[in-house]
Amino acid sequence: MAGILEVALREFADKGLSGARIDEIAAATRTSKRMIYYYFGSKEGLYLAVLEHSYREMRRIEGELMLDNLPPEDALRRLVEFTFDHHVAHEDYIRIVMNENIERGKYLAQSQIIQELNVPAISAIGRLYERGLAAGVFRQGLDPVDIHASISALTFFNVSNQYSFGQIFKRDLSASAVRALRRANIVEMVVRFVRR
Amino acid sequence: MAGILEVALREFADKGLSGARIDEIAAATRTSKRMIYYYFGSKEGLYLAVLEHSYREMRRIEGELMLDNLPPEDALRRLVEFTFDHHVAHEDYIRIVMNENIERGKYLAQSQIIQELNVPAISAIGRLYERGLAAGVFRQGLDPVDIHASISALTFFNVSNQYSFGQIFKRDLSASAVRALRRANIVEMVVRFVRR
DNA sequence: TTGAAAATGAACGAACTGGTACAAAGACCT
DNA sequence: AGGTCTTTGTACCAGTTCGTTCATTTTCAA
Repeated sequence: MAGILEVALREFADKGLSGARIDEIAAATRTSKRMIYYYFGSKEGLYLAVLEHSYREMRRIEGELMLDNLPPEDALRRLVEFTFDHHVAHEDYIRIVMNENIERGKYLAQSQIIQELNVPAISAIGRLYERGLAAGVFRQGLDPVDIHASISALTFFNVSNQYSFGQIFKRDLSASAVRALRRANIVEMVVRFVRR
Repeated sequence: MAGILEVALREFADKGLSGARIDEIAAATRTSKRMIYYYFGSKEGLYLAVLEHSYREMRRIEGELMLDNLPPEDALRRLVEFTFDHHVAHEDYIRIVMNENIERGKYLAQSQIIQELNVPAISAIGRLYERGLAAGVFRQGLDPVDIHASISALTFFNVSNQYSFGQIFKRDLSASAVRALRRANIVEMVVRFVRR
């Protein structure tokens, strides 16, 4: 049954909710279509389960990051780098979130589980920001959620829009040299925004 | 026939390529499904036409921005604000691009027309950046395409991920106060990145 | 006027797709 | 052993959806 979720994640991430095919998922699993309906009830039920699983996994990994014994600016750099690498490494998650936004958050709204999940990144930013203020290295009046929005935007887009961007600017965003440069610039951008 | 394109844009932006229904588009047009196939050949043909039309329109509007007689930093601010407002006002375009990235740029790759379109934003950034360097207000070694990537990422995400972000952080990104703050912060972020 | 090419309407079909009916086999408790 | 609940396999169905067939009308140049 865990196998079904993995296969379904790949299929939904690959083709989106409406593009995904239950028969395809069933064929790629060791079990049958009958089982998918037995466990998840419907295509939408399966999609929701995949969405919840993805979010929970993402939050779990976020929570593992230890920043509290690093100087504030180093901690921020580390957080951005980590988020960047993490998004690059989990394209399936990015694509599920993209799809969910195509659906205008319809399934996210249905999921109590996801709504109740706390976001470790926000408290991490909150703590390191306070430390940075106390040390006099960060400027005042910034909002952790807003900082998080900027970090997410820059790192998410780097993966989500890699195909259109690559196509238009003839630049392969998955090439390691290009990626390293982009990563350094994103880190620099966030740090400069927060610094006094 | 221009009417078909507009209706199709709405439908594809709303539901994505696989979620869109030719019959729905036909029903919303003054003409018939027969006509869609007569003009565009297939669902994919129509989608490609919509994609090309969207990109061309986007580039045309970009080109109208006049920045050359503003001081460099003001010009940059203006460009970011313009891009932000523009993305907010054209959610359909954002959604078509999202969808095209779900498709991994498959149709973009097929379109010679889009590939040959030049991107006015890049040359605009190039010019204002050179002026900023000459005036000594911008730092050296930056790449216009990279600056554009950051501006796009921040402003695109603000629209594309508004539903998931809003859902998770209980924040309505379309509320005007929230939006104004976000806009100001994005401008500040880009300016601080470029400034000496 | 005429004739060819462009544009249009209505109905239909074949393939696909989410979901189910029916039956049977395991698992587990007493 | 008997009975009940969970799990599973096969075949099938009804609705949908892209695309087409066939016939007709309109346009427009010569």
